[in-house]
Amino acid sequence: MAATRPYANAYDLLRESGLRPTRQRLALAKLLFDGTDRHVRAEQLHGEALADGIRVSLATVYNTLHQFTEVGLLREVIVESGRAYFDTNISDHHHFFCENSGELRDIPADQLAIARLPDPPAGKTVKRVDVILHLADLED
Amino acid sequence: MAATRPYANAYDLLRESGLRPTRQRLALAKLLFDGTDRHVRAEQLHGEALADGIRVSLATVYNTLHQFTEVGLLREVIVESGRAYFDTNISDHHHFFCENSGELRDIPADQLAIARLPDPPAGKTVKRVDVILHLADLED
DNA sequence: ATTCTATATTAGAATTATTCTAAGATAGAG
DNA sequence: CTCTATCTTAGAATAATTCTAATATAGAAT
Ligand SMILES: [Mn+2]
Ligand SMILES: [Mn+2]
Ligand SMILES: [Zn+2]
Ligand SMILES: [Zn+2]
Repeated sequence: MAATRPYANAYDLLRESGLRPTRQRLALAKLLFDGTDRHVRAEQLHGEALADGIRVSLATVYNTLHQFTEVGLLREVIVESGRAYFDTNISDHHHFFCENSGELRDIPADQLAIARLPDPPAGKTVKRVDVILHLADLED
Repeated sequence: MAATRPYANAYDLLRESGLRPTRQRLALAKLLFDGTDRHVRAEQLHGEALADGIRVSLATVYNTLHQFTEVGLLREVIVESGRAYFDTNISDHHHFFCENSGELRDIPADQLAIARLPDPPAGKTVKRVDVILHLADLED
């Protein structure tokens, strides 16, 4: 189940998502969907792209991350004011957030359960349930 | 149990919290701790202060909100990138967040329970558990 | 293959929320 | 009343993100 033919996978992923497989989107998709679960920030992904010799603007990285999120390839995680993370793990799960390192770490769905979810106010639906466990260093 | 003598209460609150009861802090404390649970943004509180004829800078509002949070009089709630809310309800509870209106609404602790909280990574403690239910309009 | 047009990319400016700086004001201890 | 640590503030600075409007490209149609 290793990621064979990553180019073809990225291409298909985009086509199936209704997004034009442009050079930039293909390159970013290959970086993002390499088979591992990642929590990326825009600036960081941009850096990785440049390091790989891919010429892409930061604006396009932002555009692409949002488009991928809209079509359900990514999920946005909000942990801190002024910081957006994009998560390649779109399955139901939650997060530890370490405020010291800025690192996000998955909590598998089976390790945290919510009992008795309240009803939303009239005329609204619950679109997303975000659980963030904020971590701090354990110092006596 | 109505809020009698709001000035004295604000004064005592600050003294007990180890904060100098300055004119600005007293005024902001009176606006914040009026007995109702509030979810305020800095800019908004600044507007309210100015509307009340209280001369205070936005920088001081930010400083004060953070100081109040540090001493436990407030709690910061993060719901969206680049948006911090300060909550006067410091008891254990969670939130609905309506992405359309930007409104935060309390979910009392007894209406939502978390079962099986995972262990934090070694050397860390869970400092805070944030549960945000993101709401969207219910349109067929 | 060539043309055409909707869609995508981009540099750079703009925006927004927040924090920083460093100079002046004030609380309150002595 | 003095003095000093603490506080407030205007304005600049920062950081993340979005916007603008000019250029480029994908891919459908010829
Ligand atoms: Mn977004
Ligand atoms: Mn803060
Ligand atoms: Zn995740
Ligand atoms: Zn609340």
